[in-house]
Amino acid sequence: MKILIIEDEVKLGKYLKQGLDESGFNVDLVDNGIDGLHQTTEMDYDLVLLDVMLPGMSGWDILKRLRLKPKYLPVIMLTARDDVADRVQGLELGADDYMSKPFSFCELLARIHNQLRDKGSTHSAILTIGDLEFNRLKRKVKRDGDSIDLTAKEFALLEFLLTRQGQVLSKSQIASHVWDINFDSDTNIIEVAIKRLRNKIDQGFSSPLIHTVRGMGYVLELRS
Amino acid sequence: MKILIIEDEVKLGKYLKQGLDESGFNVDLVDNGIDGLHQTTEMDYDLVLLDVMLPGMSGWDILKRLRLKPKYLPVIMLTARDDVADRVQGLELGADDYMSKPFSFCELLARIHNQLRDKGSTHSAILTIGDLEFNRLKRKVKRDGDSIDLTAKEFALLEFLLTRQGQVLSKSQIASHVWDINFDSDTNIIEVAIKRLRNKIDQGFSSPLIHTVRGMGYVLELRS
DNA sequence: CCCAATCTGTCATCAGCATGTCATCAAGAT
DNA sequence: ATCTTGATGACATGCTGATGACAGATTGGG
Repeated sequence: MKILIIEDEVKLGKYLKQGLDESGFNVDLVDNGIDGLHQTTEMDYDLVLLDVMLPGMSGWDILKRLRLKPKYLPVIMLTARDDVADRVQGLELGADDYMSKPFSFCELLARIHNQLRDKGSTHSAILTIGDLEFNRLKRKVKRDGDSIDLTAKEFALLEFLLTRQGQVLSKSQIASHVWDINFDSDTNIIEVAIKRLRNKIDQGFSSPLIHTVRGMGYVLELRS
Repeated sequence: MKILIIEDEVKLGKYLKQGLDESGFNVDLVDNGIDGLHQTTEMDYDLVLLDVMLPGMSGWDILKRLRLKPKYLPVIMLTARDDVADRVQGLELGADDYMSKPFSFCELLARIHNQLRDKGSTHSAILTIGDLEFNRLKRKVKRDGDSIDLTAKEFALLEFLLTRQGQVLSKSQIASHVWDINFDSDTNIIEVAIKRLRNKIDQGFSSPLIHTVRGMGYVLELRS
């Protein structure tokens, strides 16, 4: 679940990023509109948090540009004060929601979940495949009823595989969604991470869920 | 335990907020119906205190709107005089209880506890996990029969963990619920608070209840 | 109103683990 | 058979959380 934050106040930006990271999102932070727009063309985000007051290109300009693109991207605007005129303008330009600073993190989370809730089954709290159960809210994983402890990276990787089960995912796709890196063939971190995940979820089961597709990547699926 | 107060008399509102804060609730205060309704959609409250006489949108209108929502939220109405017609109308519209001004704070507390007591396990007066017993009304905690003294913050933290037992809670979530702060990575207050709570409830027991989930947060649960 | 005790948050330091690197091995593809 | 791609185990290290000491704030008693 990738989120882009476009916010020039460094401290607020970092705070938001950290909080959302901890809440299980994959967050990128940029401090100006140009980079922000650029990022949305480079990466596949699920949501944008957009500050209205930005140096250079204003939040409104960015929102307009975003709405010209073919893919619809939910946008939550952040504004310094609770100005009704701002709110109206934002909604007219196609913002999906609106937060007035200062706001509680809790409220922000609620609004983000609100936006993402309707995006289909892949956003529901519990994902399953076979006898594997993955609870996003509780951040817990069970296989065949036994609960399994995963680290943060393992959890993010499994979530990515699970929301795209049956699809073969290339290492580049995995790298960009789970690690936020341009996949670099010098590293074998993905193989290592897959191995560690397999040790925890496929170890000792006759029918593994993670399958290697040589030359292409990995798939999570049931095979009989 | 989050309460929303919708009250336009500033002095009364502040008084109520302070009193309930001191009684261990987490209280938000708004002075008009629009903001009030808005808040209920954004945050997850356990109860609403609603003034009947409000500028703009009346308390009745707000109550009607609240009752159209899927989630049931207990509402206690506050009214200026003890008017039987008012009371009947309130109960017909779905208010759960009713206070006539002036009222004693003590009575209000009793009615709030009354509402929260019956609302299912997370709202019952006594919460338990393993041999830990947590009494909301008496504000007492026991483990294995021995009573434990907790400070206000420790109590609030334990309550939050307990009402979400089994769920991994990020530091941002904990910060916004228990401290009402924008979680700032410069502080390690949460680690410190967890440590102090552990000293009191997990000290000397072979099976701890509070568990660290590295990179994600903390969980309260029984582990075999 | 003042003093003492306790609560609450800050800070510096420490320990342990998660994550990434690397070298080597195994297995498919051609 | 050889080359390429992925698997695997060992290792290094940086980061996260734990911890103890300290200080300001708050509370309660005299």
